[in-house]
Amino acid sequence: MRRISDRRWQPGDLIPGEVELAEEFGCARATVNRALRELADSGLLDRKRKAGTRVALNPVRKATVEIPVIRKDVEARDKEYSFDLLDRREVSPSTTLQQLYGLTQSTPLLGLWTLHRASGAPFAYEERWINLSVVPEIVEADLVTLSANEWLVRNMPLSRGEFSFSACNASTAEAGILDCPQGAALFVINRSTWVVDKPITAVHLVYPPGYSMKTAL
Amino acid sequence: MRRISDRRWQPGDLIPGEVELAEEFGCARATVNRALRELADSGLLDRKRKAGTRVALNPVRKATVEIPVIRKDVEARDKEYSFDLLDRREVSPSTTLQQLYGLTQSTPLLGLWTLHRASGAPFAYEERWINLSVVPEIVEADLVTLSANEWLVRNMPLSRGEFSFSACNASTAEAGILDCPQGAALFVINRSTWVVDKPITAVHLVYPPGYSMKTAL
DNA sequence: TCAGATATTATGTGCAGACATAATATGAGT
DNA sequence: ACTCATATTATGTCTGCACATAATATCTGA
Repeated sequence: MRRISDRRWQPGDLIPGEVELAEEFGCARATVNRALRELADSGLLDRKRKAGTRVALNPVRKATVEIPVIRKDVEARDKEYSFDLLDRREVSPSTTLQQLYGLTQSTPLLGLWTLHRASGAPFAYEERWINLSVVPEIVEADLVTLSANEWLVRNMPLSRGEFSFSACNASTAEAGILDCPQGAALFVINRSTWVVDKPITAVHLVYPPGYSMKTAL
Repeated sequence: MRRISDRRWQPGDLIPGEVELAEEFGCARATVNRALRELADSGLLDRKRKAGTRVALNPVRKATVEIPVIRKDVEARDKEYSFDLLDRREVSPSTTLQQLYGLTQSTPLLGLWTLHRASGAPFAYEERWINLSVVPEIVEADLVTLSANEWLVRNMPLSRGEFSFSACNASTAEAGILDCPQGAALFVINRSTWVVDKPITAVHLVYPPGYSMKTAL
């Protein structure tokens, strides 16, 4: 790492092989291997069998973002977490949802509209749809004391997910809920999770002006 | 991983020790160790010496976001990348920049205002400040053929960086440049990079409406 | 009963050696 | 000069063993 950062090994350079480095540093090849593997995982090196290991040409491109579990996010800011379940009803998927997740009009969904608060102040507004044909049990759950997110984490097998981050202008409704001017730029996170290939839940999270998601590398 | 995802090992459970798993799977402890270490790195397990390994209670979703190297980002969308250097001049740091990076009013900065295009259409608008007291050579560089970002990657040692993602309303100027309505919600990436503890460059990237940054798992 | 010293134990990290695999380099044959 | 098979080689992965370290459990003595 030091040799990359002080440019003794420049981007694109072929670095010595594992055996050679092991000799130089007086350690086993397994140790060199682990070091190089970790650097490659973090995006600093490119490795190919037989071809050798090269310093990555465009190094800084993978940053790990911690996807906020909202309660933790709020507590990390030393605020008290609470949430209001604004609405909850069974719905049919909108055409948008049908297309995105390959649902039919008859798939029963549980829609939840939640306002998350940090010490009382609006922190994020969440619209969520849960696929009742896969998780029928959740209609029995008391989602007022335990958030839907935590219920799913505790009761559903681990699932693959997709996230997207974007921006949108506050609708009149969102402005009212988040206590901000209509049209204000809101930070948006969309999340979808599947179990195997069955869609479980889609979440649309909207943060009031001023929110920013930070990460370091 | 399968045992976690099908809930045979539930969140909070203490899983068998490495030796035990090694016996069960008929492999060496080092192999089990690597598997468990990788699962712990990805946030699925919590490990503590002597205490043992537990399934993580809140699977901290660590998504790796690929920080867009804009040219790659555009090319990945099958568009042709180009950029216009709208303005370039030496400036003094604004009070905001002074505070953020601990600069004095006399620190010379090179300011660059760039519009990145995808097949001609505005793709992102970039405001960048480069600390000339650290990188004086860059004033000599021809930043019209090679973007400042790529110049820095090629000529500066690897640096640590911070990113933040947020949203803002388009100013009149931004609206004109990005060809969108004034006040439209724009996706914003702020990036700062340091070498050791000297600030090198600060970048403010603004994407027109519709842009979203995606990531999986 | 309790504090402090000691033993135990699961993970953390390391070593040396082995075979697997993919990509390249080489050489034979046309 | 070109194609195809073969040899080489760097990384990928694994085994089996060893010691380090931190956290817990146990024991000892007042």
